[in-house]
Amino acid sequence: MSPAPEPRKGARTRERILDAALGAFSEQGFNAVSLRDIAARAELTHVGLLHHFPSKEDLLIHVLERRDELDLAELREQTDVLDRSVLVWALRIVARDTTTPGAASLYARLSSEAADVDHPAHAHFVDRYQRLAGALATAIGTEIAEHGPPFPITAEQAGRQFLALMDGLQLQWLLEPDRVDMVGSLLGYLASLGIVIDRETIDPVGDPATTAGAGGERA
Amino acid sequence: MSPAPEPRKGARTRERILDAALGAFSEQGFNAVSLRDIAARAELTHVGLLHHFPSKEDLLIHVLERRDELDLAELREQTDVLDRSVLVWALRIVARDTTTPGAASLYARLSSEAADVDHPAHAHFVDRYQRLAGALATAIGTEIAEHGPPFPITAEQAGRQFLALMDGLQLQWLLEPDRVDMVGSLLGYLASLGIVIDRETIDPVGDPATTAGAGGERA
DNA sequence: GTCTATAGAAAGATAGAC
DNA sequence: GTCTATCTTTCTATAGAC
Repeated sequence: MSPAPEPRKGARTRERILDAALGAFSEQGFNAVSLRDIAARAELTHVGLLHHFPSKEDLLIHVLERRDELDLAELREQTDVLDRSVLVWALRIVARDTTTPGAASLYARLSSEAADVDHPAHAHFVDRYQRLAGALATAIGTEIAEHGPPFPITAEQAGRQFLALMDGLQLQWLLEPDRVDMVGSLLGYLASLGIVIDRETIDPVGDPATTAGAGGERA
Repeated sequence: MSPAPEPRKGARTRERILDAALGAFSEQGFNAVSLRDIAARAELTHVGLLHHFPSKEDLLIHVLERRDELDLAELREQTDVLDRSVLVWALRIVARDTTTPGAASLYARLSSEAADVDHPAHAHFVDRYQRLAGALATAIGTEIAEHGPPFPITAEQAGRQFLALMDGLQLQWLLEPDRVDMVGSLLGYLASLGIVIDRETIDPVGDPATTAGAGGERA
């Protein structure tokens, strides 16, 4: 008879719990954090927490959804031309994470944990990677259409980048094995530096399993 | 009086345990795996396992050391010219992991878990990243010295690469915050595609904390 | 070197009072 | 909506027999 239109106390408690869970998962990972840890941060008992989120998995899903909603809200506030703004937005997310280490490690940890198909956040991360990769490809494609690439880069920078590509591609490949050709992509990156290595040197058999999928047709 | 020169039975059991632990950690991560799981794979009880490795942490350290030893042994078997062989070797490791999903996820999972300074494998991963990044930079530098870069790349490939760089650089930055400039490196990558974005667009304040370190002097 | 038995701590979740 | 109390399971690790 009285569902008040004002934000109730319960909603604020939910927010407090989500903040606490975001911080705890970020610092220690999903498995290592207990409901009691999170509840203590939010200043209630773990039973009180379970009243709002009936299970630990349910809490995780809501933390991830909230985080993506906040990031997407930032994207929509951008007033630049659409395509390039996706790139600017992604870079700003990275820059922001630099100042908040806890939030930054959430995806680094959870996205690797979620490679397991039985992990409660597996579907979330698969979907997220697909949408992000698509948006970035569209934006970069638009840019490339206008001018060709000349560029300077240091060996230090290239080394770090190559290593990051190895780790990042591995994560993508674990989530979507058929859509990522790690070797092909790394060879393409080296080719962009003028370093040409024949694929047969790496993959002597020409294994069809490692040759399939987008993101790695040899250049 | 009789320390036999022949490999004893205990040594073979140790190997069986290390194999089992590698597989289990790879598939489920360090925290999610119990000593009983590993012991069951190695066909003994968890108490028998603790006779060989006095704690779970001790077991993890030995698993990582063994894995790196095997990879380095492969490197030493390569007969190519030294510098380029580092690149070929790294690519072959990636290619091999493609055929053995379990082994591939070990580092994806553990390297993100190990970002925590209190994690038993933290020092191991910090050291590993430093050595790898150095070797790769040397090899790429040698290549670059010979010819300049022209290259083709698809937008799909570039999108996946950019995303992998985001994830991979984040991991490096979590391990060595002072040595990785994520935004700078990503801007450098985009510049290599002919996409020039001013750093001030991303990082309006010119924050010295996000500008420091190698791997990201702006191109 | 491997076992059974068990200690001791902590986890996720439920029952029911207020 | 939040609590205390408790159940059930699972964990790492130890004690001591063989």
